[in-house]
Amino acid sequence: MCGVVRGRPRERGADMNGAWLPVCQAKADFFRMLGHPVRIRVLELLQSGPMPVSGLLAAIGVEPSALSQQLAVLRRSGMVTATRSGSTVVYELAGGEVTELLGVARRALTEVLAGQHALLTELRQAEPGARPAAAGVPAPGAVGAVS
Amino acid sequence: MCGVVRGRPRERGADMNGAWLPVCQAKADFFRMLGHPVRIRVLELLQSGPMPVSGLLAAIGVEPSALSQQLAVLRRSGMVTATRSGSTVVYELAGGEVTELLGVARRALTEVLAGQHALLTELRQAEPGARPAAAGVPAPGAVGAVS
DNA sequence: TCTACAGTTGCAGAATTCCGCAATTCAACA
DNA sequence: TGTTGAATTGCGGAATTCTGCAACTGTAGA
Repeated sequence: MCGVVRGRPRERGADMNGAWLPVCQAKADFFRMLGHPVRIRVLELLQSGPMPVSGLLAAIGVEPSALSQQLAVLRRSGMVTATRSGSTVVYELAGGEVTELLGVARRALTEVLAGQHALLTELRQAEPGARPAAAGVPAPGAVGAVS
Repeated sequence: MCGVVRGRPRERGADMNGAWLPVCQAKADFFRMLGHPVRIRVLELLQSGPMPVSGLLAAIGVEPSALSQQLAVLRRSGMVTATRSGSTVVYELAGGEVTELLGVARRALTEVLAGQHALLTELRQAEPGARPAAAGVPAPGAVGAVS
């Protein structure tokens, strides 16, 4: 896991660009590691302190194996640490920066969603017969674009 | 795009847990949108101001269609906006929170990598014959840098 | 008008991720 | 010792993502 770009980096063409690939690859892997609702939820729950797997299981409500899979991802990435206490395993956040990151991400997401909502309202006003957001946001790409 | 969990949300089991799924799903989609080195690089480049596609193309050095694909993802997600000026298209960041998010992510990543590096050093000391970063640790580029 | 260029989109193939079930490990208890 | 419960891991199948090439749209210039 966490391999290179995908198939072949294919650095043909100009390589006068700096060595941004390793760094951005690491950042992308980091964000991708956060790209799962169960993993996000686990990190949020762990912000209030250590918690056993049974607690996470009860709070999240997914199949044990699924939770364990996601916990393994977080563990391998060094986001959480696991400690065995008898027959239960207790997880806790490995670093304090995660909390800050999640907070900032929440703000950024709020802003993006607000922008999308404003855009949606605008679209709805411009087109009276439009349906009210069928599922998700209907691709606001081509709106602010192409003067 | 931006679909639900993966196959089926499969909300079997107890649903006495709050409605964390939609929120965490949105957050996960947000992070997943950032989970590609080219997209990260584009956002970083756009932090210093608007830039035409040709500039991004020269700075990143990937195939035009590949860049366009990733730009389309960022556009659909509302992270960037595109403006057509003659025959060139200029991209710019849609919101200012993105810069802050990337900064915090850099710090969190630095911490995680530092933790991994410490662990690596510890492992290397414990096992003299071990090769540096055999497996488990993604072995990113620089350790203390991350820029 | 025709050509050249900038940028985007469509499409098959390959790699990755995720889910659900079954099998396994480890500790506690009878 | 055998068993039960907690948690993890392995594996097949399905859905998604990414890449590279080809085709397309729109604008500037001959």
